[in-house]
Amino acid sequence: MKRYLEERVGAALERLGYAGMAELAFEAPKQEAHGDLTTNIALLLAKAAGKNPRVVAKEIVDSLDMNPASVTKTEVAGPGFINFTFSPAFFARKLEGILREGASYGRSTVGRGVKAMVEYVSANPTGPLSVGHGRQAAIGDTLANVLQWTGHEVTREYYYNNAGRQMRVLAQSTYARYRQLFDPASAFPEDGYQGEYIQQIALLLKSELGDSLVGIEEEKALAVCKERAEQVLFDAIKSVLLRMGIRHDVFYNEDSLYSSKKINEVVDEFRSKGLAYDKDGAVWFKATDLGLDQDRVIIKSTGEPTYRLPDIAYHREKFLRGFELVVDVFGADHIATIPDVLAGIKALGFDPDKVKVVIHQFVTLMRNGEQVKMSKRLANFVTLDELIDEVGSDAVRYFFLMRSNGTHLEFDLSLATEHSDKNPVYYVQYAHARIASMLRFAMSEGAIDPATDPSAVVYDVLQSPAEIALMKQILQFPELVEGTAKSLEPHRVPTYLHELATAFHRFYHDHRVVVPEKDISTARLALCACTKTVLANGLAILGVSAPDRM
RNA sequence: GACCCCGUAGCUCAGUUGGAUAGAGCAACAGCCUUCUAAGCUGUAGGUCGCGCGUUCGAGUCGCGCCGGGGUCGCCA
Repeated sequence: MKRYLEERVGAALERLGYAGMAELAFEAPKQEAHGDLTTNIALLLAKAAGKNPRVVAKEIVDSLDMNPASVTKTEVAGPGFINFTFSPAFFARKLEGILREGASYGRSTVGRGVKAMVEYVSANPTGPLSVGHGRQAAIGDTLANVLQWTGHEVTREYYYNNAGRQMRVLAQSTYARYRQLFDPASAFPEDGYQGEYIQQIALLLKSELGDSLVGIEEEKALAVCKERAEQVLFDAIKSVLLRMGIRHDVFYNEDSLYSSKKINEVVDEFRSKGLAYDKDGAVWFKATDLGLDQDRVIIKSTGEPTYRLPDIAYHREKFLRGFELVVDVFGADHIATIPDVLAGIKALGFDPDKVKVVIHQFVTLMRNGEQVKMSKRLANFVTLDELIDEVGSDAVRYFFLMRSNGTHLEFDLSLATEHSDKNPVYYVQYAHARIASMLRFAMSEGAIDPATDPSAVVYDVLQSPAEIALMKQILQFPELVEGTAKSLEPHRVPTYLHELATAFHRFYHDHRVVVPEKDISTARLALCACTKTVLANGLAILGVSAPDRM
């Protein structure tokens, strides 16, 4: 649709000598009365041409060579917009292609051959995944999906560290709980993890090893506790992610950066470029040379690196592994580290613009109109697992994806657990199920399946406002997918699907599909089949099921 | 104190990268099922787009300054 106009209007601009003076763009007007596509090119050209915008618009329109079978109306409106209205047949004939493409309708090749990585979740195995991780998981996984839809070669990656301070606290907490099983009076560390899951791991250890860890050297006992706790927790993390339909391709261990000396390589390179120096027994990264407001410690005076250094080394690895698009999905609490990492990457000679950081804000849980305060250290947080138990994976994913990344997400448990029609995911799924049911009915009535011979369908009979509105909505899907991939904003998909479902429900209300007139019936069945395809494809991108019955 | 995100209908949120008369869901009110799924549809009501300047043909959108909410600022991750 856009391409068609770009060619025609572009040619007109050439003829008038306006070519290249302003960027030609089309967009869908908000108001139906303004046609299907509009351009502001005349407004942009007016100044340079020294003419009234409406005059310029008139010139362009007069110079246009349009096929009246496709574009039924071209008019100058308002301050100088040019509005184009397409014929219903123009839209209708595009349905044939959608019927043929089916499950791949909406895919594109704009990212073909581009190696992309999406890093998401990346929680250390110190406890169950939280609701916040759930949002990140949904966002990251959907971005990975959408990038695949646009032809990127996608790797889903999970980065973790099982060697740091957090894991030490985990080991200590577990061991303390274990000892308490034998001596209730024994101490629990001040900063230990309070969660009940620690006690369960302790019980597991007791059942496996009895009291054999009680008398032995503490370091040995801690090592056993750490290993077992990590294993249990990582299994739990992977299983929750699997419940959400998420499977990472690579689990990248921070520790490997040390054993393979990648950390040292970064430090050496910084030093050789004069971007690292020693002060107060620590090694500093000269971030101020790269425009940041202060230098940062990368190796503490104790000899241990700060988190910054492995983060930089890890991102360097992403580039060395050949990724051309690096998407990092982080919670808002990690926002501070990003400038350091990007500066580090730049210092090492890589292009920081290839790193796209997607920051998502926090999730607030509401229960009975009250906010549920969550803290990982205290016991009172709702795990992702529990949330899925209550609401189901489809609703969890859909809810997490409904809001734009930068918006705090309010998740109303009381509402979501109602399983009522208030749940927006049902609205979209219902449209899909309704079509599936109707197609079953149509076939049982001996209707012609439009998919058996898409070229035989008489699409031109689709002309009513509801039919046209639905067709237009369907035809926007490929652009939506591309836009989502480009902007890395998954919430666009639920917004779109909701609009599509509305357009369908209206159509369904206005028209009976299975009717005696064969041409009309088949054409409407084709329209329904296309709608179902787009709903299914959109839901697939979200990782939400598209049920055939509800 | 510095930096980042947010502020749009009673509530939760969209707003196509600067376009024409700002939208949806929920809540409220009034209607629509003997006919392919009423988990649906139609209508009514609801707004100083936090406030104020500025940029220009044109601002919810861009810039600056305030106000309010959240977040981050460590030789923690």
